[in-house]
Amino acid sequence: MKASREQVLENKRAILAAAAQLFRQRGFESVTVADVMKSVGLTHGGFYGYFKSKDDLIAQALACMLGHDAAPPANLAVYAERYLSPGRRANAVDGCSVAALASEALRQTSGARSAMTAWLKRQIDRLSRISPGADEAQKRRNAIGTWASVVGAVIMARMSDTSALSDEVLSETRAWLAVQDSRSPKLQARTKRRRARGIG
Amino acid sequence: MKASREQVLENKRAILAAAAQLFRQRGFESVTVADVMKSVGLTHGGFYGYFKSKDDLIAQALACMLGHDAAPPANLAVYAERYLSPGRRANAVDGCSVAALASEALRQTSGARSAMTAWLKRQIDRLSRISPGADEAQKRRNAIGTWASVVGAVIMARMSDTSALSDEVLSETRAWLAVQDSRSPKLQARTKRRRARGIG
DNA sequence: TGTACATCAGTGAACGCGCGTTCACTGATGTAC
DNA sequence: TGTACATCAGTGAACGCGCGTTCACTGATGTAC
Repeated sequence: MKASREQVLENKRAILAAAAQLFRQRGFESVTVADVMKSVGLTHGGFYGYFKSKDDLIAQALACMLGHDAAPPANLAVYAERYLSPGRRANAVDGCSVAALASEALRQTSGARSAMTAWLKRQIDRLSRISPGADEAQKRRNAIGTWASVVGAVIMARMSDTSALSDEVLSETRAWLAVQDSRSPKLQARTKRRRARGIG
Repeated sequence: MKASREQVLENKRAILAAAAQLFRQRGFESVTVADVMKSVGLTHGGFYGYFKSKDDLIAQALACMLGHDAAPPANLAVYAERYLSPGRRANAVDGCSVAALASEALRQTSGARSAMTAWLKRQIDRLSRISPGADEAQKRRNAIGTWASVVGAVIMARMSDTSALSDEVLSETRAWLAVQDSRSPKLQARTKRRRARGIG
């Protein structure tokens, strides 16, 4: 019955990984503690040796998911394209945790919320670094705008039960971003001036 | 105990409205049938005179929410600005149902899913009509891309528990869209050609 | 290295609670004369 | 218009079920000699 010390570490890792996957597939509420434990070959009673409560598991699994986000490539446009590929929509398993859990995560305990806020900050900073733009502010703006489109597009693509509509949302957003991306810094500066004069 | 025929119609309307509001605030699963009935001054037992089941209520409430979306103004940019105003983030009560329920709604019964798909189709068509662009395809692309950004930005703004970050996401996305919006059709056409040649 | 013992990871029955749903009942509404 | 009756919207107790959580117990692991 007792497991070795390495087994314990491996079990905790496995439980978090299984929970992350199940949560992405089915949401926080409809996945039970027993479901998670069963999927790693244990019984529900042992759960409380690893976590204080289900809420604790949710917070840790969420932090784990958001932490394991793949490092972005050197180019913001490439990153966006990767997220908008049709394959990504199909399975919530590997997909972006935010798109799969966004609205539900907002209603979790503060541990879960602060994990999301921290991740959002990190994500914006990271994307700003690989974003095009004349100065820091413009890079950051591009990062935020592009990331917002990507997240929104993935969510809308998942909403539809018609795959044709899903694919259209993804590919059109991809094309739309490509146009946006190709806009020259000169035009951006001109727009900035126009907006400052209250025209935009 | 018995209610008049007008009262019955009014009750059904009130139940749907109350359910819509509660669902947006707290999600589908954590709102109980008793909660909904109590909020219109009735008891839970009477619920099944109005709806076949809780799932039935969810599907009807969702359809009701998505149907009551305000008519868009004549200009896509104005519509986007309205959605990205800081006031909208604060309260999920009046906010966009999609942003509040997106990920949860995906896991509901097929009735709920098809209501969302139908709405998404309608929304894209409506926005295409007020979207800038040289031809139909370009208008549609602008509509999809802009709408994706708006939805993504609202969701991210709600994610953060720091209001400074929320406001930044909203206002930067707004500014980013304004730049995008001012891009000339000429540039868009050039980009289209470049992409066709496989450069983009 | 081998043996005796303490530890504690994991088990599975049990508990309490909340929720969706049902149902016998009540009394106001609507109807027929 | 009044009166007697049928209807049925709404009530609230009760049921069944599933889930989070607890706990006495088990037996493999780790330790001390």
